[in-house]
Amino acid sequence: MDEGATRRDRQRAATLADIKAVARRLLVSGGVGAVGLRAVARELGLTPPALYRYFPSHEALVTALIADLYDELTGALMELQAADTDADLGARLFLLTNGLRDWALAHPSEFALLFGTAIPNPEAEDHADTPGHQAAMRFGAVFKDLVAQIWHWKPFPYPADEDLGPVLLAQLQQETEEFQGMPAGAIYLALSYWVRLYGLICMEVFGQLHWVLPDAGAYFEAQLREIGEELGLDCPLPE
Amino acid sequence: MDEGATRRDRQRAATLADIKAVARRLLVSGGVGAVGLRAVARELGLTPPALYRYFPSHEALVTALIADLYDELTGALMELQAADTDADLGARLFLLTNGLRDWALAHPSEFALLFGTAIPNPEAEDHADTPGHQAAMRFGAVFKDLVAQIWHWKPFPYPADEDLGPVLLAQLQQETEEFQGMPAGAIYLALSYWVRLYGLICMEVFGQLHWVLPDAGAYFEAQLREIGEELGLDCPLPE
DNA sequence: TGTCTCAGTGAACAGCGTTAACTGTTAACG
DNA sequence: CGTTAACAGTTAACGCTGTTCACTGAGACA
Repeated sequence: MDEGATRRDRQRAATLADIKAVARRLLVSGGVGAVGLRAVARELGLTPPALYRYFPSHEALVTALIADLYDELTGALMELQAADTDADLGARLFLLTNGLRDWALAHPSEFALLFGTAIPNPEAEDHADTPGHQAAMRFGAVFKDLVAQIWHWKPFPYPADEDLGPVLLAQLQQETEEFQGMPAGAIYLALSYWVRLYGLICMEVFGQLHWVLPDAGAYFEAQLREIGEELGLDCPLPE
Repeated sequence: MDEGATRRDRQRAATLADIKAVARRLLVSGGVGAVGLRAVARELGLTPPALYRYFPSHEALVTALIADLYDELTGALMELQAADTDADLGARLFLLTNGLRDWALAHPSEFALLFGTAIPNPEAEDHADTPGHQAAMRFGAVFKDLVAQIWHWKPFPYPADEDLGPVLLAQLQQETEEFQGMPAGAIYLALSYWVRLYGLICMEVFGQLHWVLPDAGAYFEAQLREIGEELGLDCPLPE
């Protein structure tokens, strides 16, 4: 087993996994601020400079952690929708959105790292092919694919091109390929639903909602039902 | 002038204002991470321990900055809606929401500090009367009052109690006083509109939107128009 | 005038990310 | 097989951070 990999390669991979595991544990227990080179090294019984054989900087470690977390989240969602096969697409939408919320609530620190404050630097355009970005795209594709599947399965009513305005229309039409041929109005709706889900989950996880809604679960369910109705789905109530 | 205040009190107030001004400048130019005790002291020509006469800790400084920023944002919005008097309430809603978005885009670092990742500690219940929290409540009251005014001016259609489900209904009814007597269904709608605006602005400021919408302005306007229609407002298109 | 309060200083501590020079083990090549 | 090069890891150090303590000097008040 592990042919082609020398002994040292294997131990290197193991140490690398250990580092990321410890970083993950620190993230969970103390937030992003707790993930430090020295802290990781301390728990591994290593000296801080040793970690520079695995990551060129502290930021690189965190970035790798982000990429891993994106993949973990994506994997959890794919596993979820693979679990109950032959579910109709409406049920699958509920499954995935609820799954995302559950993951976010169960892993607030990780969610914060992935979806929280990340001010973009104006120059940008350079980090388009970083592994973290690619992992984020893979995550986004899960929902993008689902909504496209729903669309091709049972097209839902959508605003006409004239109602969108020329500027918005042009931008949305540029995404029609990414959304497997959906018209601009349908993409507009999909985007608005995603924004609602994102805002909802963010506010709940970050505690900006529970001063008005102590338990946001019921509210989330109601919003999901509303979205399902607008999409013309059967709204299968779990519970 | 400044009677009752001794010379020392006045200079203390001035220094305190200087500290916060420098902290603000550092925040703008370099994000939250750039706001450090030593950095502030350095730019003020002071030694780091001197700042401990004004703030008990670094965190206290940042907290005070947050409170100030909330008040500044609230003030900017109130000023905005005081500027064009006798505007009808529909126009005022557009004015305020656009004002919030403009402020967020013009001050991304400040917006991130106020509305970005702030994981709540589980025990909680203790920071309910911190100045930052109170300032946040004052900010929230701006929109809460506006939506209540709109409601009492021209009640909009809202979901019936039976459609909300018992759990959600109970939580919403507990807020009926905060919302000046609005029924649960109307509060539900107001909340959902707020979540949409919050999610939209967050995603735009944090750059999670411009990989699909390079210019989210048109999208924001469309969403606003949609909300206005659902509220039965005249949708006065600015521009 | 004398005392007391308090803004501010200098020195120091612990912790952080990071670099440089060095040591020993392991893989690779003639 | 023996030599050499690559590499994981260490020690020591630099500059940075928030924070504490003992101390100084000047304004406030009796």
